[in-house]
Amino acid sequence: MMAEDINTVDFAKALADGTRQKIMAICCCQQLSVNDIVDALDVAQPTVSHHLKILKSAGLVTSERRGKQVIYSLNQARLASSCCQVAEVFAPEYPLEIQE
Amino acid sequence: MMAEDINTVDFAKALADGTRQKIMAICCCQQLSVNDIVDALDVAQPTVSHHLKILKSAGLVTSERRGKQVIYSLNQARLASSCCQVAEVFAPEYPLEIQE
DNA sequence: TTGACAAATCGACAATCATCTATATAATAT
DNA sequence: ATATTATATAGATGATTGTCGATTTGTCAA
Repeated sequence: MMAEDINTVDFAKALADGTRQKIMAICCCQQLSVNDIVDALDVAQPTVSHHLKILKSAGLVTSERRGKQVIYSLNQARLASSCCQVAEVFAPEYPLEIQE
Repeated sequence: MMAEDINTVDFAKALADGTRQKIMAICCCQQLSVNDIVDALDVAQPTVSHHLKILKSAGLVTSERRGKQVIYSLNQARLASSCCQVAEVFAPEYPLEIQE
């Protein structure tokens, strides 16, 4: 099971915003609609959609339409493997791996 | 040996630039002066100094003056532990650890 | 088909940021 | 002291980006 390679710049850019990290944090262990996320944060709905698009392009969230809603969830596996890859590239003397 | 906590937004922002990642890549396993880095990249010296300052603020590089030169090197340990911490926060189901 | 709700897109605006040139500071050698 | 080399800082500029309000698109129920 080989995780596909990511672009480390794109990954870091996707991560490099406070609002996006808040979105990732609340999507972490639950599936949420866009409105759920809007309610949880203090930003407008188009802003949330904008950030979700960036996170999705980076492969960090997945989405699924359920009726009128679109449900987002964080791709933890992708996130973990991306972190590993960053460490692999920039900290080869400290290789990371997923803890069993 | 507990690594100090980082701010994951600052960490990601420091990482979120192609030039900075190039700098990190070449500083990875060698100590380089600012001029060495300038020669290796295609950017002006003040630009390199600017990026080094950002990397240093994030704790990702260390510096040491040696005569006229200032020698930079990548803080691999910090980088690896920061990657772990990001995974810890956003991918708790896939905890990372440094591979012995 | 019409209305209501959910989410995405558009366009504008302000803020952030990467880059440059010019200049200042620091260290050394003559 | 002065010149030279190395790096940092200052200030300007253009590009990117986060945010918003307005609108469009998509889905379902009446």
